[in-house]
Amino acid sequence: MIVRTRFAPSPTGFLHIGGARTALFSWAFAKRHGGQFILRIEDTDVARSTPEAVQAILDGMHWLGLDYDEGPFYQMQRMDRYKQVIQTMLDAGSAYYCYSSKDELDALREQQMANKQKPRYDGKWRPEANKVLPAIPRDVKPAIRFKNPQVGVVVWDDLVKGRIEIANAELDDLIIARADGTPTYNFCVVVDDSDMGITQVIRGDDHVNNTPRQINMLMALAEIDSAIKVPQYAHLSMILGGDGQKLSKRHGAVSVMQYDDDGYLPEAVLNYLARLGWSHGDDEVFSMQQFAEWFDLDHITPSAAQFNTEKLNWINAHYIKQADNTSLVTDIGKRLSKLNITIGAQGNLPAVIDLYKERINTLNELASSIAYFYQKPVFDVAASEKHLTADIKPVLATLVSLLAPIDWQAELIHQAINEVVTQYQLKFPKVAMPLRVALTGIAQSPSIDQVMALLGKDEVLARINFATS
RNA sequence: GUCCCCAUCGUCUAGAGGCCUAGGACACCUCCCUUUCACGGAGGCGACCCGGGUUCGAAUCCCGGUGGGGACGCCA
Repeated sequence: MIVRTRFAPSPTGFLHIGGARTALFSWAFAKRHGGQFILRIEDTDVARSTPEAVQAILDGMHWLGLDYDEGPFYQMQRMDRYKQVIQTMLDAGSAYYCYSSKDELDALREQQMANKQKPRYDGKWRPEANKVLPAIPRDVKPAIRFKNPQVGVVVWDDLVKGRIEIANAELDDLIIARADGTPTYNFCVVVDDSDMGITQVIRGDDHVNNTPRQINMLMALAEIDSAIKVPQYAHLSMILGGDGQKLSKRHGAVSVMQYDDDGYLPEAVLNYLARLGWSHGDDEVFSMQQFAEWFDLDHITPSAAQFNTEKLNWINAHYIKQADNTSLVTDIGKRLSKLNITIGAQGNLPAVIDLYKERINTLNELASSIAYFYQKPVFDVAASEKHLTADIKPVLATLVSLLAPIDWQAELIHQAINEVVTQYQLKFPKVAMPLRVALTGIAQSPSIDQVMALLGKDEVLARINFATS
């Protein structure tokens, strides 16, 4: 049987890190087994779904490079199909009309909570063999409920968590269609997963409690149509924030696109996410191609994982070091212009990037740390006071006179500095540090002669003169 | 409250009864490299939630605690 997995977000917000990992694992599972990965947008909550959120999800998937073989399908476009299935369930007696009003249900729930009971539908309108149903109220539009079995248990072998067993007595008759006729989540999922031939449902473990209901519906549907099968389920534990707290809109949850803004490479985010809750021995760094070859559900941790920015930074730094300069140039150019820095006609950006790419964790850090090449340095007060002292100024003035006539190459620049060092009988850093501050504004930079070579003679001399004046 | 899930260094994890004196990675610390800061290299610190049981032998299996999380909507 061909493997078919799906990612089924509801478009009520951006694609966050947890959703991205769920999508990644579903994607990888399909790839690993030569199957298909399907994107389905679960937009039946009309009040909360927005086209912007749909676009945000699509953008996030695209940025990460999670390509889907089918879709996006939209549940709102499948209404006719849902209604058709509901009718067959009504006809078969596995669903029924419920005339309990919302207020009535709310009161019931409140009372049950007050009595410290598990809130559930009381079965008032559930048809039974020898039961007389109440008179149908005229002013209430009925919802439709699924007639869930009341005895026995639902068991499935979760591909991540192992065998899970839930008693039907714990379940109640869930609403599958609202009073206005629109079908609800648990029902749509069942119809879609079945219609789309999903073989493995890989999703967040907040759905564990929905699974027995979905299996029951699937089994009821299978009685009507024997071709319908129950898929396998794999429930992924959640991702916690760096502080160990649950990620929520109020607390730390951000769009995956935020990582783009913050200067992370998609391959770094992907690689990081792949290792969050999944392992392949001691392997830490691997391509998505490698991941797709290795991925399995057996090595997923069932426990929740805490997000760790430091490790993301480390892996991002790794991918930046690996990145080829041509693609970095385009990216860094954009980030520089966001900082209002124009690089003009200077063709040295690839070389400048090369000088810095092993020193930073994010592309934003890269952009901001090379800013001084393209605009006047911003002087760090402490560094200036420490290094640009009065006694060093004549030394730098001598250096200027030595630099002025030479051919502008790192090697010759280095020679010139050495000459000054010898002439004044100083240690190399004694000259290099003030020079560094004069040119970059701060006390840390790559090899100073290389910085000077890339900065250009005119600029170097002007900056030294400015700093010593 | 009821049901469900989870539990190895600070963090991500390896671990399928002896390979475990518990391995790797991030972070942290020390040293080396060095022209400052990084990068890189070499070391170091650091964990099996608790209690029973099964077994010759338990991080691993079972039971019970404890702690954490999730679900209980005419949301998804």
